[in-house]
Amino acid sequence: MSIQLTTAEVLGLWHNVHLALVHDDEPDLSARQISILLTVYLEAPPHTVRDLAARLAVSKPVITRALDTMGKMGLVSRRRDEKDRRNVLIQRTVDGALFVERLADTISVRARELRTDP
Amino acid sequence: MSIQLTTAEVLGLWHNVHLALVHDDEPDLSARQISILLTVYLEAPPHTVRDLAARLAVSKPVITRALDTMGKMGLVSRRRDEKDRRNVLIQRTVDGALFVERLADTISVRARELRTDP
DNA sequence: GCCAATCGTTACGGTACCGTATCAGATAAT
DNA sequence: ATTATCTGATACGGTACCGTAACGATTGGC
Repeated sequence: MSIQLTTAEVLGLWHNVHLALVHDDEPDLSARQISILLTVYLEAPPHTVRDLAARLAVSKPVITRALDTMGKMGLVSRRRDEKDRRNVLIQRTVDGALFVERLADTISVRARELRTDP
Repeated sequence: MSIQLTTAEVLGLWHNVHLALVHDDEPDLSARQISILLTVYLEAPPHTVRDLAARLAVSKPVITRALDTMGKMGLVSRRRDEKDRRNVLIQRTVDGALFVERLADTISVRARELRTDP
């Protein structure tokens, strides 16, 4: 079974959620940062810079910079791979998990409001 | 009736759509830019800089800059209000409408794929 | 007419991101 | 052991955005 939504519904959802994200005091992550964050939190580890760059089809410096920023925010952390010390393993954090949870809440709330509060 | 989605579903949707947006060659709009664009295209005109700033709870220069960028991209246009020449009316464009349409398509496709292609 | 209020824009210094090229470190190949 | 390959990080010049403050233009109040 799949999720069927009309054009008006998906755009309304996108609109409402983005308004909510801009409205609150959380930092606005870019589309690339969101993609990286959710890849790390939703897909199975291990996650390396190289893998993430391939997954998003962007260059490695893009990943490094995004990890720098999100690392400062406490949303992810990095650790050297002891088996192959060239690799860096990207790991989840408690704060990152809470951030993703809040994002899910925001989306869910706006999805519920779609038809009841047009 | 409202739209009920599980946490896994909303996060999967957000993840997949953002991956698709990063993947294609379209420019990545910020959350603020998306909010402005969809407000202009989904809500009833007229739209002024002041109104958009209030709607997003941001300062007016934020709106001016976003309109500069999206104007260069051809997604919106500006026109002086002849009734009150202090106002600027933000208007839709053909390219902007197509952009919004493609965005809706992308979201719809990923929503349909949610359970069939996990 | 004149002054205050409102509109959108611009100026300023600072930060973050971009793409490309290059880098040092670790591993693999010979 | 030496070279080649792979990793992630860094350097570089350029662009865009940030928040705050000031600005010219236009309108309304008196």
